[in-house]
Amino acid sequence: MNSSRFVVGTHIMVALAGKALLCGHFGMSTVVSSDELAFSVNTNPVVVRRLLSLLQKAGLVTSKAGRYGGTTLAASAQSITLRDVYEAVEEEGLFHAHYQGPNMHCAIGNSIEEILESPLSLAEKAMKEALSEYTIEGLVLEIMQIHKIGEKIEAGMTYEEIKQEFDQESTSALDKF
Amino acid sequence: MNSSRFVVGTHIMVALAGKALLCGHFGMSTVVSSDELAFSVNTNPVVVRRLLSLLQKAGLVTSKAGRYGGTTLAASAQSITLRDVYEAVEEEGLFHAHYQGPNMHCAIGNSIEEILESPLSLAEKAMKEALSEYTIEGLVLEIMQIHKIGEKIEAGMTYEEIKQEFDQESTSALDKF
DNA sequence: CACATACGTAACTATTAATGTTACAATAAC
DNA sequence: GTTATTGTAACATTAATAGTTACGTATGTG
Repeated sequence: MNSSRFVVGTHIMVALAGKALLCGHFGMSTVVSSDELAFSVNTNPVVVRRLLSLLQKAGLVTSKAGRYGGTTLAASAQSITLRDVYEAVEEEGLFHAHYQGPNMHCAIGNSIEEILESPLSLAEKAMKEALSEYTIEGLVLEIMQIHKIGEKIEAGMTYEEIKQEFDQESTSALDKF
Repeated sequence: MNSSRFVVGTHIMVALAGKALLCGHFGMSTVVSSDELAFSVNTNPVVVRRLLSLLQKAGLVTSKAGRYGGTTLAASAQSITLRDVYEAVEEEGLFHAHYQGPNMHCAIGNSIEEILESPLSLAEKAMKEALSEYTIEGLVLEIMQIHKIGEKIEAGMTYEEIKQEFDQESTSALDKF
């Protein structure tokens, strides 16, 4: 796995879930545009849309074109695990075989793929099972704790006030959460 | 992981262990050259030597330059697991973070790496633990069973006779096991 | 010692994958 | 009809992998 798609895809999912939780609480729109996501991820909106396309094919998000369009989660953050995100955005097959294939006229070469099948698939399965222990909701709650967002809501702060605290160091006018 | 280094590295280790087991039984040299390994793997000897260099740094094999030089296992095949091979030849860090880094002026961006550290390291650990269940010896025994090499030894066949059975379809004069 | 064989590694090429970017058609709200 | 947004094609850039050639170094054999 040489890509950052899984980490970026997870970032996107957490951002969508965070927006849903916070803006949902204030009765505001929970739709997020690829521009906003690209700002948070620090990349190009097209890169985000490509990932959203994969996440959409996996049924994890719903996107809508046109004015006031954007993306929302297609299921509850509680029901989506890191395994779902991984499988949505990463290629099949964690381990790659020989580029040119082994020499089949060799006792080792003609059996190596057969005997490695089980170890490699079990190792990949173990990794995915570890990822399935983490939900998007769990990650969002961690972030809310780090930034004490629950306390701010309890204290009666408005959405704008909460958001402003993250805008202070930034010069951009884009929405950050 | 976009490389085939782990699969090829394992192929090499199994070939070395197979040579040690079979030639050891007949009192013959158990040293294997990078040319022989490259033949089995179906690649260039330099590619093999680069992998052997990594395996050597990890203490898994011993190489010797000069005439009648080559490589042998540095430990018993029973004591070497696929995890050892994986760690010897693959890069650190199964999961890659954002290329340009997330936007730190964002509530999600500035925490995403922190909250992903635990899930990602646990997933990688789970994968490695699955690999550690398999020894090089176990894989060699599987191959010997597939080719009924134990039975051939029991039946009194010589090394040359056993080897010849794998040479039949091949046109090369190189040693294949 | 001279020779033959093999490792170790640098240097270069070719191929592939990932990311970033520009551009634009299609879509949808207002 | 205007504006904002997705979806995707096309292309450029960068990095990693694998393959190859070349050559210095090491070492057993005669």
